[in-house]
Amino acid sequence: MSRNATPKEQALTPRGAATKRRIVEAAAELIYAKGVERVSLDEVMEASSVSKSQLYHYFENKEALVREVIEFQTVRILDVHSSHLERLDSFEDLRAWCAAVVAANNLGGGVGGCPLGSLANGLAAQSEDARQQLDQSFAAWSKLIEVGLTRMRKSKTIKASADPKALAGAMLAAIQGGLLLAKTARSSKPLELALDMALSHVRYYAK
Amino acid sequence: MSRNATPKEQALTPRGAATKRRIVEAAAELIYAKGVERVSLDEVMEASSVSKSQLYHYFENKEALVREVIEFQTVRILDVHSSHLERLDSFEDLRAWCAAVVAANNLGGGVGGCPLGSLANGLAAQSEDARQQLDQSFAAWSKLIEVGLTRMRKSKTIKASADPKALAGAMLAAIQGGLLLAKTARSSKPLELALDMALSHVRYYAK
DNA sequence: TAAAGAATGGACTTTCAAGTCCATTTTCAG
DNA sequence: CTGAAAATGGACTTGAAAGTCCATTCTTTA
Repeated sequence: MSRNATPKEQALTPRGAATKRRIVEAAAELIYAKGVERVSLDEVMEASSVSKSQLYHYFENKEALVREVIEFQTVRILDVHSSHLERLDSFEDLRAWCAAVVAANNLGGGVGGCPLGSLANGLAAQSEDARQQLDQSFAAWSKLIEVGLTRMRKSKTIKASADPKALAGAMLAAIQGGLLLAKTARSSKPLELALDMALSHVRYYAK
Repeated sequence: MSRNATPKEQALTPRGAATKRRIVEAAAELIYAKGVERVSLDEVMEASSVSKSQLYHYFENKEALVREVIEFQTVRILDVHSSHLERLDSFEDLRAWCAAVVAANNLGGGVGGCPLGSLANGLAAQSEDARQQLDQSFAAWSKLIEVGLTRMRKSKTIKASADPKALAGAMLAAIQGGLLLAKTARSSKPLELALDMALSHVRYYAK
């Protein structure tokens, strides 16, 4: 899940690394706000105070930049959710995590949705490479949930018959669907409904 | 949910109406396959065997065309699901409907996802008009499910404590999230997991 | 059947975005 | 301190896409 997009196997000085990071962050923010196809490199240049040659110095092309944006968002999201899921071991933990997801969605006014979800929607049918990359991002995210649920199963919070992998996949779908509808409705209500369903689904396996 | 996009309150002859419809259908298909932003009017012209002046004769601009595409897809989807949901009155009916959703997804090779979901993802943050239109489409879709669930409640298949509206919203989220993940994974598995969860959630209210 | 209005053809303009190129400045190792 | 490599500036090219314009051809109806 890590790749160097700089043409010649990089040799970045600290300054260069900082510039590159600045570009990726600016691009990530713009893409999150407007969607991949609606962000031009000129805008990225503007937002990151960088010249066109710098862009092409650090990234082979727009696709390479997008690749790093996906990587960036993946790391960010896995990081955020890790902090909630790493110690997951009770229904209350699970509930708290879902509440945090809703709260995070409310911060941006319910706008925006999931950075990875939007990227997936815009790129899955367009670029096979991006599709696979995003598929792996989702897989990693799902795995994070799965590990938490497996812990709950080991500690007898949920039955042995529960399938953590399947449950995790369903929960992720609930998150994605909920976020998409929330973004469309400009209300976090759909997300809440979806997560309530997911919670109740896990609770069904309570021991 | 119906609007005329032709500038001067139209006066379409049968031929004109046919041409217009041809344009909308071609645009819908292209947009479904490639995403709104990646479809140019030139492609639509090509696909529908129409000249540029015809496009601008029937639609004020691209946005107006997209508006009609949304309308078109909404009607199509509501129509498809109506046939399953109109007589919904048992868990078996519900299960059959979900199976049909999965089957439909498999037909396109699991590619594509939901036409409305993709549109929503690409337009919600971009055009307030489109966002509202899509929000209404989702609301109508959800309502369709809700009506079915209400029927199940009336016939005592599910408890009176069940909230059809909330359940419908959650189910729609499951569909959307499942389709997005399925499209990214090129597998209908995530959709199946999501729908199993949704079914189990409703079944929880079995009487 | 002869306007009038609908339908169509397609060239043209304008704008914008991706990507190329070369010159200049900065940094760092020997 | 000096040359090489990294970093940066920004003009330029090319192509594509939205939208404009005007001429021409059908269709309908009075």
